[in-house]
Amino acid sequence: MAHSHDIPTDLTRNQELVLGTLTASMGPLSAYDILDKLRGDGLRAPLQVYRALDKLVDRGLAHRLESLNAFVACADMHCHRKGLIAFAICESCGKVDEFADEVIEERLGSWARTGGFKVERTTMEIRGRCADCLKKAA
Amino acid sequence: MAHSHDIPTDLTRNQELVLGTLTASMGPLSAYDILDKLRGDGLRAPLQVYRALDKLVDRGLAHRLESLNAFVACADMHCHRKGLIAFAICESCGKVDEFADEVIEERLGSWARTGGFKVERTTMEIRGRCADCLKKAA
DNA sequence: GCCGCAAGCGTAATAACATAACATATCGTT
DNA sequence: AACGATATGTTATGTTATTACGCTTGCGGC
Repeated sequence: MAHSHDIPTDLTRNQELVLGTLTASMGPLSAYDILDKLRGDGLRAPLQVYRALDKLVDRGLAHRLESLNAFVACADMHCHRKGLIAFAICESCGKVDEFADEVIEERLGSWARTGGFKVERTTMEIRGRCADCLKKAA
Repeated sequence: MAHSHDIPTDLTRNQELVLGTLTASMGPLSAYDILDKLRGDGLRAPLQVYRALDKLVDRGLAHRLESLNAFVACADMHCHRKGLIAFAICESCGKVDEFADEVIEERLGSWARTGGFKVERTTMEIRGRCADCLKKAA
């Protein structure tokens, strides 16, 4: 039976390498961070990473964090949703928390309907401090 | 009496130039776009623009659009709020609409409280097509 | 089989976005 | 006048992302 951490089997070699790197990482990685970690596997050029990332993001296996110019593996392997996902990014430890909220999504949809705006993609990123880091700082 | 289009008088020359450029522009501008428009006024280096932008963003007179690596003048000159602002960005014409939504803000706050996350800053950017462009395309 | 197409890959070069480091200048306060 | 804080100008550099080009691989139709 399939469970939430299955990795799709139809990824290309580069896509697999990139997704593996993201999954193994504690926090978000830039494309160049990923490249550096994969030099040993034969990757040499940024484009090899960017191309893999494009596909992974398309398929919902990874997300791009716009405010960081960085990427994370999708935390919820069975979700792969196209809907709105919000990210909470800790400025201390870099940890990223991911959540979906139907209320916000609906609210947004209603704003869009009112103005005749057709929503194609939404990014929502919250910067701050996670509970762990607040505790440590106290 | 003050009204919504007053420009603060305590801006430095560079800040004034940059804000003026943003205000005059139809859509978002990158720092380098701004620089190019201000060469005639004596600006020469990216840093001159970035420094001005930092201050303007701090004061709420301009906003940074993370998903575009670009900047816009604040649409609502008397708002200058620190709270959550959402941006709707038209992929066709580049127009940016700015709105604040308390429901979303509260919903987000409640999610954060639950997880013990301390929110410092939130960016929300909606990509899609504006009503005008949808009409033209039809 | 083999043709043709679509998707993927590799490489080099370059474009676009952003900051570090350092020196100088301007202004309000004591 | 001396000081600190803030702003400025300049050069160099660092970081992120794309363009352009050509080769390879997998796959369906003939």
